[in-house]
Amino acid sequence: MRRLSRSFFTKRSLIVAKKLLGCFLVRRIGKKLLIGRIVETEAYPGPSDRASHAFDGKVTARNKIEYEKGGYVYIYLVYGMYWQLNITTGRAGYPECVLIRALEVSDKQNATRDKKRKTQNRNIISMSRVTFHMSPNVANGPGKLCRWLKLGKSFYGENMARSKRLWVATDGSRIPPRAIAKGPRIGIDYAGPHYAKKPWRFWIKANPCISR
DNA sequence: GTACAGATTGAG
DNA sequence: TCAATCTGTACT
Repeated sequence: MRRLSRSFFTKRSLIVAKKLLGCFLVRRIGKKLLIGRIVETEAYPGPSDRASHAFDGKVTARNKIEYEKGGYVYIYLVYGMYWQLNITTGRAGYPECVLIRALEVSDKQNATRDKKRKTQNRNIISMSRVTFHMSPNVANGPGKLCRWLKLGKSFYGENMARSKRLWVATDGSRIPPRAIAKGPRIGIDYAGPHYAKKPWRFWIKANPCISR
């Protein structure tokens, strides 16, 4: 496993969004590592995109990090309660980013949570086994993954190429293009039909951890 | 200062 | 299907 460096993120968001699939988002909290495999992303490729916070070159306190070069965290709150993790992409001065929408969390990660339940009540061991298989659903949505990774405003502008608490890693494997599905982005109807229909959401076909 | 809608989620 | 919940943003 090696950390993705700056150059990975300075490409266009439509490229990066696809290449991030199958990579691992790593969060360090003290000595503990939380790791999820990225299985769903969305690209927000620039100022002409009506769905982008930087549409028409708009600059605000919230979105200004989008104008940085690729590799920084753009995180913001939606609906008053959910954080959304984005990574800036492309060159400085041109606002693009990729939204991380879902992670596949390995069984080992869940095992810790399961153990706790077991010690609390031996009688739910069998039920616990079921949940173990049925609920790797801790990070299968953009709000849920931030909650699971304990990400919030303090990560705004975090440098993913250098940070000690959040980065992206690869094991060298690649998702073949035929295994990547694409479709319209979620929750952006306000952008009007032209942009709302753009197939700029990408996910790993048949993966069980895609957001709903 | 005030109004308003949102790159979601989980419960009913 | 709908309410929760609150900040950023636009406008008075």
